[in-house]
Amino acid sequence: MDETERRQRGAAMSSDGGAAGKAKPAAEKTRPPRRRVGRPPRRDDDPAAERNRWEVLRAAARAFMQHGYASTSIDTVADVLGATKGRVYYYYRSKADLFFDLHRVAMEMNLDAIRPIATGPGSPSERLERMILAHVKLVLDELPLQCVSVQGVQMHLAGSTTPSQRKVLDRLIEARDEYERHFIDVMAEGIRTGEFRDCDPRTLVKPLLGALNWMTIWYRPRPGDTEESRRHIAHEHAAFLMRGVLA
Amino acid sequence: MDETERRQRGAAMSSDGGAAGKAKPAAEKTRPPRRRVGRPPRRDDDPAAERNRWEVLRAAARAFMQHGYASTSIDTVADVLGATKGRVYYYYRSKADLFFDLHRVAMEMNLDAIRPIATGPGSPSERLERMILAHVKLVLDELPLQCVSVQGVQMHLAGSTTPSQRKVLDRLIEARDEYERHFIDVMAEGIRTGEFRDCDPRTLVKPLLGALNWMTIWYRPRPGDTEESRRHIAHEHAAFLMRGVLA
DNA sequence: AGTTTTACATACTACTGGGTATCACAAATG
DNA sequence: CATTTGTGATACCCAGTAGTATGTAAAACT
Repeated sequence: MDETERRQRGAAMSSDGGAAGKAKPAAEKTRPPRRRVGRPPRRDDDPAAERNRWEVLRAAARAFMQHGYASTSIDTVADVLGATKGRVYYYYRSKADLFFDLHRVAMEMNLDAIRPIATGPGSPSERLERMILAHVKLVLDELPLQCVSVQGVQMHLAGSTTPSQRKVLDRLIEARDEYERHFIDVMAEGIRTGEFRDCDPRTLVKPLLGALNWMTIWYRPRPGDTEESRRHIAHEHAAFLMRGVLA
Repeated sequence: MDETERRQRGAAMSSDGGAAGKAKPAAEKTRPPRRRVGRPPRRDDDPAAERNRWEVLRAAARAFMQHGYASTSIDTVADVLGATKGRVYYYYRSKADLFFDLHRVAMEMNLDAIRPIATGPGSPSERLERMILAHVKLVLDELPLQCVSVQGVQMHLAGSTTPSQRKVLDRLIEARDEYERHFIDVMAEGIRTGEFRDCDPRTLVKPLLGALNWMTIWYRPRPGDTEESRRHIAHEHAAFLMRGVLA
């Protein structure tokens, strides 16, 4: 009887590189002035359809970053999009689904950046430093996504989800655990080789990643900051955190 | 620091006597469970009144910790209290007021713990370590309050407040800035004395406090944790963060 | 051309949740 | 005992918001 079965989901949507800046229409206060509706898309797995989906995600990420998940209405997301709710609900069944997909994309991006370093060549200290720098770069380059990712962690504790959503959320937390484990493993290896002092990696991974995740709280890109200031932040963080574990 | 001096809503009560104008449909009262309410309070500055106020605050802190500010309804706070909205609104004019007062209490507690150490005797490294340990202890002992405090920082960025509330919030952020400055000052002093390596305290205070504040995200007291496990956490954090700045 | 599908926009519903007005009751007070 | 005062419960209002139902122009298909 229901049969409504929307055609969302599917689409692996691994980290799309470009996605193009897409300057936003600067908040129409009065009325979404009759945007010309999309022409290009053709089929479901069409790359253009993927791009439209991606635009919704980006807008949602910016909105969630600014107001937080709970305080962001779908209408706000649509405003950032320069569209209406219809467009959002065309791609996502619910607000939670939207958030989860966003979280998934963020986690995939993070894992894709960290995994090859963690399991690749080099001494533990070299690898750990590269992992830290990679994470900082992720935050600086993809701030909205990383903010959502951090909010997802907080949301996990507040078990405010339906059982079906809970399953999806658990998968995401699993990915986050893998992320943590990469850091723990490299730290443990460094302790064995004697590069790192004798400490408890399982405990120390919390302040280490916490210090990095905290960037999503205080850092906001400002017109004044240059490539140099970003590297300053990255290197200060890396030096600070590396010394915490080095022998 | 002026005292709390709230006592809002002077019960002006338009001079009208009863008049019985409204004439409700006389719904059955159904004998509510009639909780035996406490009877002690007498006067406005009565310590018992303060205690009732404090109970509301504690309940709100627990609720905000669990669900976050935006997702916590006043009814939820009342539930945690084992009461109804009436009790909450008797002491606080609005949800925001409640949150701000909570934040204020938390910040006072933090400053009272940190300030004497920062401005007291001892070498910079000794003091910094004691400050870190004190902060960890605060989080472990007063988790709900510290969670609210961290949420307040996040809320500050999302300027989602009315101008009048904004003023109050700014005062709180000022207190937080003082808190940060104590850490920065001690770090700068340690650099001058040569105890700490040459680094940028204004940048490093972010990951340092971030690592500590992150505890409010991941740490939740569990039946299994003992005094020993808490000291383990505290010392691992302190060792990790101290090495980040030591020469 | 006519039909179907895509990709949204618009209008609407149902409900949640902040805030208020009013009532009820115990203790203090006279 | 009657009145006042602190305390809180109940009932209600209304704005905002998640989600739905339907409309619709353009593109795609036949």
